[in-house]
Formats: sequence, C-alpha cells, structure tokens
Amino acid sequence: MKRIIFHIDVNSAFLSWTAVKMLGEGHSDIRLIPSVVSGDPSDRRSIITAASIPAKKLGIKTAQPVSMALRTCPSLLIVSGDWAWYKQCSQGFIGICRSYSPVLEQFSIDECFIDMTFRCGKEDPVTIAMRLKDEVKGKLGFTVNVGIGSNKLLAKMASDFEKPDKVHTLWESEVEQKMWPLPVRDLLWVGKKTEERLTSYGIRTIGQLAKADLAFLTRLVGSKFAAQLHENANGRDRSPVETETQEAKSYSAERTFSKDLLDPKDIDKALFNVACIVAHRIRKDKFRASTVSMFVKYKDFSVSQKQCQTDIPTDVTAVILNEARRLLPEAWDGKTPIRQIGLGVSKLTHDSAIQMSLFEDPKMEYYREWDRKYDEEKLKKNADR
DNA sequence: TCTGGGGTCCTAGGACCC
DNA sequence: TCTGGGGTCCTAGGACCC
Repeated sequence: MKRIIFHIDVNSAFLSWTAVKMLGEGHSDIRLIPSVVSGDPSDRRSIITAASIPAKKLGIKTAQPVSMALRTCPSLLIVSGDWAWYKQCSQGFIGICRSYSPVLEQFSIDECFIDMTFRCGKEDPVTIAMRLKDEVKGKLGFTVNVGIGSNKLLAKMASDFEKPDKVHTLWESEVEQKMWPLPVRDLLWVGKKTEERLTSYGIRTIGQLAKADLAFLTRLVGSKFAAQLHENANGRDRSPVETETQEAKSYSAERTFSKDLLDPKDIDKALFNVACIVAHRIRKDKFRASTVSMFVKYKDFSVSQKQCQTDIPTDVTAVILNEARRLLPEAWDGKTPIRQIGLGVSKLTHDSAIQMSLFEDPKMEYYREWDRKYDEEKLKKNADR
C-alpha cells in the first residue's frame, strides 16, 4: 500500500516566532525587513540563528557570523532569542499537526513528520495539507511549508522547495523531474565534505548520484553511507514515522570564549560551569552516566577530545567535574590558547539504587547536598520566569 | 568574514577474551 | 614458539542534522 507522509517545517522558525511575539507587543512585522535572530549581538563571535526572507535575499545565511552579516547589510535588525517562547510556539505547532494524525514524529523543535496514509482516504492530500498550513497560520500566526511524499525522505525534500507558506508534493513518479536536477548538496545527509568528494568525481546532481555505480560510491564514502545515498537519490526510503520519542543518549554543554584563553583559572571556571549544567540536566531527567568526556577546540577549529569511564554510574557534579579535570591535561598541552571547551556524559542509565561503596569518598554526601541546593536554585529561577 | 550550541551515527584500531 | 577467527568494549575522530 502506498504511504502518504507529510513533513511540516516552520518557515525561518526562530525568526517567525520572534516576529509573532513582537507583533503582540505592538512592533511592526520583522519578517518583512532584513532581520536576524542571534545569540548575543554584542559578542563578536555570535552567529546567526535564523534570518528573515528579505535578509536571505541579501545573501545572509544561518550560521554566518553576525559581524559578516552587518557588513552585508549595516541596517540589519538583530534580535535575541527567547527559548521559553519558542517552546510554547513549538508545542502549539506540534499540537495542530497531531490533530491531523497521531502517527507523528517530532524531528526537531520546528519540524515533524506525520503519517497520513489512513487519513487521506477520499480527500486529496494537497487539500488537507493546505488546510493544515492555513490552520497553523490562522491560530498561531506563523507560516509553515508542507511536503508530501510516499516516504519521509521525499516529504522532507518536498518541504524544502519554494518557501514560505507552500505545499509541495514529491511522489516517486515526480522524482526524476523534481529531484534529479537538483545539486547533490540538496539531498538529505549530503553535507559539505560529501559534496566535495562527490563533485570531485563528477557527481554534481542528485540524478547523477542516483545512476552512479554502487561499488564506486562504496569506495568513496563507505558501504553503509553509499547504500543509503544511493537509495535516497532514487527516492527510496523505508524508515517508519517513529512515534516513540527516543531517550537521550548523551548530554553535553560547551562554551566559546569571547577571546581565546590560556589561563588555567579561566579554563577551570568554564569547565566548572559546563559540568554544573550537564550534571543538573541529567539529574533532572533521572539519569546517571558512566562515560565522561571533555574536549577543547583551538582557533583553527581542530578539536582534541578525551573520555573515560567512571567506576559507577554517577550524577554528581563534583565527580563529573573531577573526571573532566583529570582528562584536561591529556587533551590540552597547556600552551595553545583555547577557543572553546566542552563536557559531555554518555552511557546513561536510570539506575536509581544508590551504590554504596565501602570506599566511597567521605565527601560524597557533601557533594550531593551541594547538588540538591544547586537544583533547587535552578528550579526557583525557572519558576520566576 | 571568521565561524554557537546541542545532538546522532559511523568507522577504524586496539585491548582483551574465548 | 607461533598461530586463526570471532566477539565485545573502549577510544578518537569525522560527518551529518537543526
């Protein structure tokens, strides 16, 4: 049976959502002028999180440094993000999509897939998609694109066609005409590196990739990735719409310094900060971690990463921080200035039994108490907002 | 112009076990 | 004294996504 999958994508999500909020506060619509959302506009290192369509038309792109965008457009309006508001907008958006089909997979904060196979009985899928997009616009005030296809890959590719506020189809029968002429970079999972590799061997379009020899592709990118690229370029994708939200497999936090740092005191302070954040988040989600990793990034963007296993799964900030501190000299020579530092935990379990070791650090109770206070403070702060 | 922050998955080599 | 093959875990690095 032919499946009918929708991919719904909020147009310039963070920018649209900010625009809706500002409209409510009496501002004019920032979607109609060159505008962007960025982290901290005063930080030279901050980058653009989302750009309006007029900004994009000037060549301003997501992930571009703000300083560069300002050179392109000195009158660019820069606004900062509001995560709590974005979460609300996302929930409203997902809620409407779910009312069209409960078989929904949230792909990110502003994208989801729904399986409409059993909803599009008599009615034309495009008509239903139009209704969905208009309902979001009417009730929530922002626009979406809906891509329709017989699998997730095609639906996702379709939603990326002309924006904003559009519905597109990409059925298998349309692949040759609508997808094959596109540059290979437009295919999902083809990033910068893969594009370079493929084009250096003359594969420039998705159509050329679709017709490429699988053995040849395997030599280029490895067997697993080659098989997937080949399938996807031919418009095939068997993956189901996953309704179960997957549990997190890792947590991490990182900080980029406004200037590259060399002073161990500054670096330790940053490590302490990210350890507090990560440990708090795993405690909140009732996880304990057995792997602690940390990394440093240098000005040339090269990364040195080290990881280790803990004796027992832990959620104690001090334990995680100490592992990271132990790893730091293995990752960093102490001489090269550091641009960014990060800490992560993985190998997570929900083990709730507190492991009592005879040799447990006598300070452990004190550490746990410290964490309890930290969590309380953090909760209070969030409640105030 | 000079590049954030948070994730996932894959690969390849080495250790170690049977 | 020198040797195969398979399985699992760990580690570091790289690619991609939003």
